[in-house]
Amino acid sequence: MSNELENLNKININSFQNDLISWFKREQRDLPWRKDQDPYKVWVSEIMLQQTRVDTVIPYFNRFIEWFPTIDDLADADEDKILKAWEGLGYYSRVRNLQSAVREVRETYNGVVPYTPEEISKLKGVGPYTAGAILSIAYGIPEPAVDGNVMRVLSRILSIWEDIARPASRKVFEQAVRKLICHDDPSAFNQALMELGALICTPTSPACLLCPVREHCQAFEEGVQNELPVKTKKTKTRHVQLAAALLVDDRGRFLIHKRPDTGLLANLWEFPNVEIEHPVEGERGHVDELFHTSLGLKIKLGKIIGQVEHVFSHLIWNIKVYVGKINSEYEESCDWKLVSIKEMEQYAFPVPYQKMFKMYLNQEK
DNA sequence: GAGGCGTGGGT
DNA sequence: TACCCAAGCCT
Repeated sequence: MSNELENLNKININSFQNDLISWFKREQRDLPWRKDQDPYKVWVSEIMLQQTRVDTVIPYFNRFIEWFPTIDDLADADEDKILKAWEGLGYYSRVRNLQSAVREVRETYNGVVPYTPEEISKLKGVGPYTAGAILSIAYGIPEPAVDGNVMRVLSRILSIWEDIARPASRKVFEQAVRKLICHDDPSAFNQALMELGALICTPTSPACLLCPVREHCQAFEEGVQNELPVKTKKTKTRHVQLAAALLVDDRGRFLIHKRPDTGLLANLWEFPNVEIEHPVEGERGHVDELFHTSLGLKIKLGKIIGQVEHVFSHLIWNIKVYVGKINSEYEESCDWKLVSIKEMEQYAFPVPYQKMFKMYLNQEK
């Protein structure tokens, strides 16, 4: 590991810290989670920002803090409501883990977000990055907060040719941060590295001529800034064929179903659907049969009104959208409900089912 | 360590 | 179009 960091010796650490932090204080974006250092709000923002763009997060963050201003408010909230607050953000286990963790903070830490690496890392959904981010930003503790930005920025500055796709590589960059971090302002230092990665030291075509730490950058000096970071890994996406139905009763209510509490889109709501294991041309009676055997729904499906394609990070759904009628006497349960369009607003639906419903509303016209 | 887990934007 | 990417974590 020390070998990867040989270029650390070439950096004037004080000068680097000063150039980086003064740029950050001058140029940092005005973001809602930067208005104060409330550990709870910092925490919420860091969870939302995992694998998610700043512009996407901003409105979600504001509404989330409005709905759940404190740890107590979030701890006491209904799960359907926290999922509704997260609807459209993706990676829904984040918010369920967050609620579980704030309950833990209330019970075990008297409502105070823990401020040691050991304790904070025990919280559900708080991994090495988030732990360092909260500790440094909310508490001013000099811990590394190594995310994708930091690995990219430091791989260039220190000319580190480690493959950042390997989980083990993160430790190399944590060691680098431990050497470089400014103990007078760990919060500004960590945020500055990420801000630099977001605004200047971007994945493609970095704006080196605008970079406040260009003179410290090994990759720029060697002209290899476009070759770094090294990142392998390819995407493999599986295709899944689904048939889903908008089943409406004579009072205009739709049948919806709650997904299982683990796995993909856990505990979100959906329209009744089945996976078509072996797609067969023109076999729509087969779909009726699957609705019966898999879902216990004895109904005759109507026409197909269209198809919805949705691309996840690891798989692709293609949904054939059916319409149909259902008896008003249908017996509801905790997982199956008949709801009006207005009532539907209380339930969190993943984007593919939102697309599906919009398609239905459009063809009604 | 590898793969599951969302979504929208950029090129 | 078909990738790649964005303030990761869990199993």
